[in-house]
Formats: sequence, structure tokens, C-alpha cells
Amino acid sequence: MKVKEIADAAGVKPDTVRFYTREGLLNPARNPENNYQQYGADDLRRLRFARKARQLGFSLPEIRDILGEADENHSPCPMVREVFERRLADVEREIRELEQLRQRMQNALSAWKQMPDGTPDGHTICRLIEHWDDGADEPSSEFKGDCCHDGDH
Amino acid sequence: MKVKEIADAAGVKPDTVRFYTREGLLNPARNPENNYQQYGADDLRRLRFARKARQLGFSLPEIRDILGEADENHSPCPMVREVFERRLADVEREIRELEQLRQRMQNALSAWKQMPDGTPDGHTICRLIEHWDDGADEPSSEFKGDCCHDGDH
DNA sequence: CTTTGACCTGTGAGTAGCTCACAGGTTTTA
DNA sequence: TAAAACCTGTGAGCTACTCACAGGTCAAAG
Repeated sequence: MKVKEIADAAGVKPDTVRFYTREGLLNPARNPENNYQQYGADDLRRLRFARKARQLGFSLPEIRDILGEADENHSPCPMVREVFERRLADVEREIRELEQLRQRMQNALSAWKQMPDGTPDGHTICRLIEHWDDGADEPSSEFKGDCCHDGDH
Repeated sequence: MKVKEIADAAGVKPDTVRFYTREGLLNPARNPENNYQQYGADDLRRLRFARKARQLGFSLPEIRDILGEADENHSPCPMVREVFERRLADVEREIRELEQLRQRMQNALSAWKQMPDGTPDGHTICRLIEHWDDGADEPSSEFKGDCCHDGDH
């Protein structure tokens, strides 16, 4: 298989295939006649694996390690399992954060909808987002400093 | 306020303040004596606004546009509202995807736990992830090409 | 009064994971 | 035979920072 063929077969762009090859995730042979890369079925499996693992949030170095270990017939499982569980915790945290976010956005949007459409004040949005739901982020961010005395706008 | 002061007041790093200044989100004055940047209360508001908007997924160019429009006393609301609603839809999609992801990861992990800990086959992980839940991503990715005939592993 | 340490300045590079552009070579199609 | 579509490697661009560097400035301590 040539670059575009394996790319199409895996649903990625040729440049991604080339990039993964550069990064050592794929090991194509060479056609000595024209110097083209020749990918085999194993490369396709590796590529599909890499894409799925990327969806799971594994990094390219992690994927390379997993593939490398599997190549040498070591069990990659302890390592993979560890990174996998870490990643699962990350995903759950991300979900919680996104749901808070959605809640706040929906609140803002409904506060919004109660205004006339050609909003009176260009700074309304700023106020809305400024006073967004303070205190949800880093500590010490809202305490020090002179907050909340809206001089003009 | 000097760089570190406004940075501390907003809970960000001085480098971030400098970066936002370079990018035109903040407009500090200059102290002619020592050429230091001088940020005012408005800059602090802009900075806080920018951070909140970033949490909502607005890009820096978008934030710059919003601030710019607000500066000229145009109502930024139609634009903001559009990008805001788009972003809300994005967030909801991301949540759905992450929840699918979590489900699949938990499935994999429990399938995992049923194996002895020193797993027999180094390729187990590959099989697990390869046959992950095919057909959930781009169309035409699993149809063409020679899929699914696992020669060896 | 000098030294030390914390701050300031701008610029330039590094991060992840692609994505695209370029210049030139090859293969396929009309 | 010519044009279109592919191939090659290299190098730059993207986002939103973050860090490193080299030199200037300022407040407090000795």
C-alpha cells in the first residue's frame, strides 16, 4: 500500500500517515524502484490502533511505547493499564467540568433571552461573563485586588 | 499596576499578561520614566473577562473582537450570541462524546479485570482497542480496505 | 553607597498533533 | 505525449500559552 491507500483505508489524511511514519509509529518498507513507502497490513493495524488510542486520549509517545512493547512480545498491559486508568479519571473530570460549563452557559443564555434583541448596552455581555459565577476557578483570584466596583460600564 | 500585580490580581502568570498584551487584548499605558507597562482597572476587567471567556471556549481572536466591539460601543451581542450558541452546541457534543468514551473505557477495563494480572498475550490490549467499538467514527473508514482478518495477533 | 534579589523589557523558541506548502520526481490516465 | 494525480523530504504554520535569555530598574539590606 502506498501512502494515500493506507490513509484512505484508515480514514486519515496522507499527511497524518507521513507524520506517524516520521514519528516511528509505522514502519513501512521501501520500494527500491521508486523509493516509495510500502505499507503492509500490519501498518494498517497499527494506524487504526493509533487512531483509536488517540481518541482515548493517549499521546503519541504513549502509543509508540505500547506498539513497541507489543512488537517485542512483552505484555504492555501493566503500563497501558496504568495510563488507561489515569486517562479514565481524566475523562471523568473533563465530563464534570464540561457539565458545569454547560450549566453556566445555559444560565447565561436564558438571562440573555430576557433582554430585547438589539441589546441596549454593548457592555452587557462583558458584565454577564465577568460576573459569570465567580469563585469557581483558582483560589485567591477574586480575593485580592480591587474587584467588582464597576466604575463606568 | 505592573505586570506581576495585574497577573496576581487575575490569577494568571505574568507571561500570560505579556502575551495578551502582545496580542492586543490589553492596552496598557507606559511609564515614561522606566518604560514599564502600566495597567489600569479596565485592563484588569478585560483580563478577567478574557479568562472567563477562554474557559467558555472562546478563542483569543474572538475575545479580541468582542472587546474591540465593546470598546467602540457597538453592541457585540449578535456576534457574541452566535458564537456563544455555537460554542454551547460544541460543549454538548463534547459531553456526549466523552460519555460514550467513558462507557467504552469502563467496558474495556472490566473486560480487562477478568484476565489474570500478568496477562498472557502482549497483543491483548491491541485487540481490545482495535475492536473497540468499530463504526463510531468517520464513515467509509471500516468499509473499504481489508479489515478484520487478524492474521497473527 | 553598594549589593542583592525581585522585578521589568522584548524577542525567540518550545510544546502537541497535526496540516499545509513547496519543489521536484513518478505513475497513471486521456 | 501531456496533464493530472500521486510520491518524496523538509520546513513552516496553527493555538494558547510557557519558558529562556540578556540586559535594564528598583527597593531594601548591609
